[in-house]
Amino acid sequence: MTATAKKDSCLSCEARQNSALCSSPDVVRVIDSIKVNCHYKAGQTIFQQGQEPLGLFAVQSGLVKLEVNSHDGHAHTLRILGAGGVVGYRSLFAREPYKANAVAMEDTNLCYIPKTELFQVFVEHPEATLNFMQSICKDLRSAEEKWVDQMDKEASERVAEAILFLQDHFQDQKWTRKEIAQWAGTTPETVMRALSQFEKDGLIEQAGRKIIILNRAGLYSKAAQI
Amino acid sequence: MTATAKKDSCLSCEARQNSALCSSPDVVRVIDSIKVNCHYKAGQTIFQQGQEPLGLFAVQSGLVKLEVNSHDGHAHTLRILGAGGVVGYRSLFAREPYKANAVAMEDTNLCYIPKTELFQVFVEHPEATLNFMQSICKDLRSAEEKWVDQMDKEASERVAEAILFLQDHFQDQKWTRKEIAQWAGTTPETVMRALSQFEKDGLIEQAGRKIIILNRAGLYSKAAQI
DNA sequence: CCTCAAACATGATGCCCATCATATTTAGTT
DNA sequence: AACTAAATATGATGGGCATCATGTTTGAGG
Repeated sequence: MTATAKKDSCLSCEARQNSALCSSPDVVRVIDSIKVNCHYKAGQTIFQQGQEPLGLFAVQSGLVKLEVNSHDGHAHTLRILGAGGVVGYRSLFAREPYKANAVAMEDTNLCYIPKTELFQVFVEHPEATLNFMQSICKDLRSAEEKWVDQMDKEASERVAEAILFLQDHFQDQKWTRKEIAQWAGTTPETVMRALSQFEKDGLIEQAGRKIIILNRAGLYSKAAQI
Repeated sequence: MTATAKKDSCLSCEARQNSALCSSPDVVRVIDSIKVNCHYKAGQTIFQQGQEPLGLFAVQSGLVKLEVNSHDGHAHTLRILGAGGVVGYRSLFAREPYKANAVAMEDTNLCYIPKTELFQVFVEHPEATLNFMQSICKDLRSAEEKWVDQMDKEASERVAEAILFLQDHFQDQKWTRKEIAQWAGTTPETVMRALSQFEKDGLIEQAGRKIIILNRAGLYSKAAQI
């Protein structure tokens, strides 16, 4: 972690719009006074499974993934967070050690918020707590949906769903086959074959590592269960 | 739903010990004054996908499952709640329609807590909110772990994990092969074959529909990834 | 600019497990 | 007690997809 020289202000932070943490101007002002800016280079680890959470991280800019490593060396991507996303909250609020690793996927600026001060904010601003709870509950839905999809949908359907999701949430971002596979719950080879087929069907176009969606509705019908 | 004649008191409710909702005596007293007792017979539906949540349900006694139905008629069990469990909170706090069905698996007594009054409790008792958030975050972990297990573990491993989980949380409960399958993310036939093998290996014993675990460590080693 | 690891791309192989089928037993209902 | 739908139990079959293998291309760093 590298502390930045200048302390960026939350008041002029664009990520604030998309953050479940910054519900009211009041709360933003308090968080601004307790947060610490820090920077991670692409590939750097923010925290690792087993460590004790001491606070949480809000993404100011960049991209962070939460992933778990299975015994046989495979990695699975639980969540991906862009600007406004919050990383490390689950273990902190569950009051247990981290269960996943957080990795910066590109150069990333985070705001670290120590837990004691954070809990104080939540105690003093109940509406901020309920607002954040909404976000957690949506994450829970996503996780449960992912589990169901893993059973009900074919691998190619999950790939279609994945590229739609990644496009919606992180426009113009480039993804490797491996990254898509770890998100969709399959292998890079299967992602390959699915993408080739989608291109053959005129649903997408691949410009280098960038995927352009040509026929959104068509792709969606591939992703959706009948 | 059937309202019971007598209004059971939270103060003498044994389920309270296991409930993330009843954190302090103060909170229990307030909830006691706003809750409504209701009864569901085995098999009855408590709420259905698409409906708007108007409150949440705390399990006083009995058993409730949350399940989603996939297009091809298959059902998947997301969560199972016994005494002290809370049903319907995810959609309520996410402020969206229910995404799953809640079904009473046996005769069940629930306490219904209307949302307006509930939010009031949370606003006035921040520590109760944070306590409940801990529970939600653990549910999130369970869901994400289930997704990972679905990929990394073989079906028989998930069955071993399932019967250990169900035993730990709902002792002396009987489960059909189908119920276990819907929890473990597989089919009744696969559960069958796994149980037969476990019995052959001396890990379990089946008395009718009751599964007795003979060798807990052995079963655990079947469930765990190396 | 050159180098080399990583990513892309496609084919071949095998196996786990869902699906279907069928016979038997259980348990809930009239 | 009779009846019937559901649950148990086991075998046979096939397909989806992970795995392995191999060649090509890309792009980041010295």
